[in-house]
Amino acid sequence: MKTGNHPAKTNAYHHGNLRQSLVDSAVAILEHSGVPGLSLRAVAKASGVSQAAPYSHFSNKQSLLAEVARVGYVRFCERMARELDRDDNRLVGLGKGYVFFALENPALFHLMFSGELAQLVNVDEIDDAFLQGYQMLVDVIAENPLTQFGSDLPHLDTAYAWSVVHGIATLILGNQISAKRYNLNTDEELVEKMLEKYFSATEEVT
Amino acid sequence: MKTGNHPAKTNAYHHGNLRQSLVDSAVAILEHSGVPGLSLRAVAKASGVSQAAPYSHFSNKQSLLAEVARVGYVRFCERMARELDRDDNRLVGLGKGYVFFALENPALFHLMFSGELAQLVNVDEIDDAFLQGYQMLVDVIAENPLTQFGSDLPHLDTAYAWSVVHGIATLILGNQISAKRYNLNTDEELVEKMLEKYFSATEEVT
DNA sequence: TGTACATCAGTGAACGCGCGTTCACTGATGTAC
DNA sequence: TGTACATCAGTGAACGCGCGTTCACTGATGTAC
Repeated sequence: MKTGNHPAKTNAYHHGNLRQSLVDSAVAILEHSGVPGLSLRAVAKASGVSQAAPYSHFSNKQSLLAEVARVGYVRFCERMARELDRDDNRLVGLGKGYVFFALENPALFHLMFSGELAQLVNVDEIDDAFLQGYQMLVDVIAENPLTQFGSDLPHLDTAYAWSVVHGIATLILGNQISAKRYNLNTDEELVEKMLEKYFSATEEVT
Repeated sequence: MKTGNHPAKTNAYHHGNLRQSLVDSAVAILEHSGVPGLSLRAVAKASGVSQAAPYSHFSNKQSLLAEVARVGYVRFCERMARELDRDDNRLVGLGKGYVFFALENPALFHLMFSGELAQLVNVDEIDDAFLQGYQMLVDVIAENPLTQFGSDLPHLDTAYAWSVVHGIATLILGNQISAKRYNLNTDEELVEKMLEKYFSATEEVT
């Protein structure tokens, strides 16, 4: 269960890297059991410490959740950045990164975007991490001012492109659309097909 | 708290219409307190009966939730149908109905589409109610085979149009996009502006 | 190098709480006569 | 119209459980001398 980025002497009374381990455990439990299964006690147990140990690193459950969400946004940006330059069309690449992250981390994605956490926690660090992802989308949209979306209202185009990728991601996660339904092999294939078709129209049209 | 569709003699030992009242209470609690606040005990209390009373009408909590979701789909279809013929462009109208329902019933919408319920419950009635909504979308898309989305793959166009409206709805609910951010007065205005712009392109282009 | 000590991460028992569900029961209702 | 009775919707106490959080504590660690 230990990630062992630090020395982390095993079998020690002091864990050595408990804070990081708790966050990792929380993410793992979140993906395995969803929000209902994500209790502080389960997180502590998964990290091999007593139920009270997390309180040495987080003031309460919410602040652990806030850190989980922050880490989520960081990984989210990394995932998009990784896909961004693989594709000829950077907008398509960004979209793939967006949706692939959601498919790979469904519960984390949901925690980050559902707005439930935002009602409970208000941490500037989360806002920063979130805005970094938003800025990537804005920038890539701005690169293509002659997009098919209509360049007169670029802000609205950003919202639109965002809605498309977010909609695809959440509908696949909710099993409302799926590769199976469209006679494709994998959801990744479905995502690529949709994004390439609807986000590349510029080149065909102009 | 009683909806009183039936006689529902007040102050009676027997409630008279408890089943319906429980569903209504559940929806109300869901919107007020979210899924975490939706306990059977709270539902019973809101309907003015003892904590064990719901078991006369539902075998357990899940089957009450299933009925809540089913009612959600019915109202969802009604809401879309209501908006469908108001608009010149039926696709725009359908989209408005879709998103407006989400804005008016955020928690119910989330319960219906998150897929969490589907893992717990497997009731054909829910599938039927859901498919009815899906069919509306399919039909309206089919009405416009020359849509800007590209008519060669109508199934994919359906998924795309669905993704757009679903993405707009969930991003507004998660407060990621909002009227405020785009200098508009209400979220409804934002929705109309987006749908009219991106779902009406056919007429401008052709 | 060796010892005394302050620090504080982690322990384990305990708290009060709300939850889903069960159970024997009670009493309003509708029906048979 | 009046009475006896079966039905079953709703009661209220109780169950076992997992939860977040607290508290006095313990013991590994690093530092001062």
